[in-house]
Amino acid sequence: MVGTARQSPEGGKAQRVYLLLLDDILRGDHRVGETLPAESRLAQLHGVSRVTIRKAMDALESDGLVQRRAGAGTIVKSPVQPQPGIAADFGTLMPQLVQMGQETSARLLSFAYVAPPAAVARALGTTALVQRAVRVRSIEGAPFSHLTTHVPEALARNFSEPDLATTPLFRLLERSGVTVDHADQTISATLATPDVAEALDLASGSALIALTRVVYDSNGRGIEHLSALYRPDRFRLEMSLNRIGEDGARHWAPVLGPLTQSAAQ
Amino acid sequence: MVGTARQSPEGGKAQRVYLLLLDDILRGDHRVGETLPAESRLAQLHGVSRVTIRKAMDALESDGLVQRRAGAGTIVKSPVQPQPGIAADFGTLMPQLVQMGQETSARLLSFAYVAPPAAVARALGTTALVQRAVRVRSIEGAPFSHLTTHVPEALARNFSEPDLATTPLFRLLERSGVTVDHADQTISATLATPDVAEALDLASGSALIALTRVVYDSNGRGIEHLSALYRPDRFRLEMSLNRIGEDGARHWAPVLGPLTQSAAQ
DNA sequence: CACTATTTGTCCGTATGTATG
DNA sequence: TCATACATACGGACAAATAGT
Repeated sequence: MVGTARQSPEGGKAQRVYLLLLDDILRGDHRVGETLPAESRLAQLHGVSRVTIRKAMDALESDGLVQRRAGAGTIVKSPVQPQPGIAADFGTLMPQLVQMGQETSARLLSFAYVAPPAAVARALGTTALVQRAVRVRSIEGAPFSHLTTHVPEALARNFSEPDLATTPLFRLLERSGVTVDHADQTISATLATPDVAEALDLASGSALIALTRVVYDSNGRGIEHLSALYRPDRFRLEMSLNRIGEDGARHWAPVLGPLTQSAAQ
Repeated sequence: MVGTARQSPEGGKAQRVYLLLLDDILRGDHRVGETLPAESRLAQLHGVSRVTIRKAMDALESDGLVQRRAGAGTIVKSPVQPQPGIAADFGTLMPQLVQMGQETSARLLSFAYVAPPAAVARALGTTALVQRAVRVRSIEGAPFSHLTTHVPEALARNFSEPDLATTPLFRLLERSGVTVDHADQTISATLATPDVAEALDLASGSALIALTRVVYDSNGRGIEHLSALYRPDRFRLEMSLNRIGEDGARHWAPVLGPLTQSAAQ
């Protein structure tokens, strides 16, 4: 199968090149049957020797993504993404699953009360203990998101480990008497550390979509800090924009989808 | 200076670890003065030898990001981002600069008519020649975005290279008689290939925010394909959400900023 | 003031990966 | 494709510095 269990090189330069080429191909930058640049060309582009390019190519070929023929060159075999997996409707500005005949499942990786990392402490405005829960969300057995939530201990004491498995965090917070008011989100990109790489079944050093959300109550106090990491090949953030106004200035309006349903995370 | 010209290890595992640790620190996961895990601990976490961790640490130390003392451990020196550089207001659903006392400048890297890559051909619905322009956008000399635009040749023939330097692409398109109607955006993450890495002044293999936008005219024909790559440490996509509705269902409304101003790209 | 545990600093021989021709 | 020379990574051991007991 293509979408899972790739056999990337061990570590070193070969893997770095492999990941870059893999990223290019999966993104669909090359047309089907298109010949990639020659190995010597790739070698100078990436600043490595041909042997290193060759190792990366070996992995790509055994992945079934490219096909090499002496004299002809290397052609892309499976350029287009088979299934984008999950497309998140971003019209709602919340990662929200659309077209979900398939169900997602969550697995709890860890659950503990810890001292908050710097970023969390800054966001929640406290250096006191926080409850940290780490989950991995999968669709049809394929993991696509790695979620780390931090909640102040004072709030989190009202619910425990089994609650998290069954009830959305929002419900639990409201049950604690908190009034969810607003949230700030930041979207970024990051590299997969070994632990999340293992959880998401990919190579350490792969690119991940990073979404950070801080939820505040009506008093402006931070009540939840979410750090979500998504596999780009299995999860996308999409949105549509309509143009409004006729003059030279750019006026865009988001196309808002239905603002309900269960957030996918 | 911290924000630029880091001296990362050559290739290999050491650089991979270096990038991962750098990513962690710049993201602010560690508090100031906090001691990092011991080298031996990091070694087993990353699945490498201690010597490799040590090389990565050497680079981080000469970057001034950490400080090592024998016996004591390694502490984070400059954990917080000095200047988040550019914060893009995402309430408008378009990367749009807010609070821009500073000016950005663009540099044209390449300009040519080429056969469209697979993804572009699919989006624009044509395999005919397209005009490709590659720009790098900087703020105060620090590059933060790498932009590649593709426009069908039929439309692009009405303007040329110098036009692109002065006039926004939207104006040029409308001058060509095109009616800009709507757009689709996708946000993802990708790895920096050597060419964009050099243009953005970072190490090959770094994580980048990838934003793809396809603009359509009123006939539903694709008229522009934008592939934007952003340095996460100098560009962020932010948004605010307000909660509406009181019941258990999650209802969120984006806080829409003023939908004008010049798009930053 | 020792004593201990831990962590960085330094060295080694060996194995593997990479560059070059 | 191969063989050789070089660079890097590995695992271990030991010393020096630090912090706490």
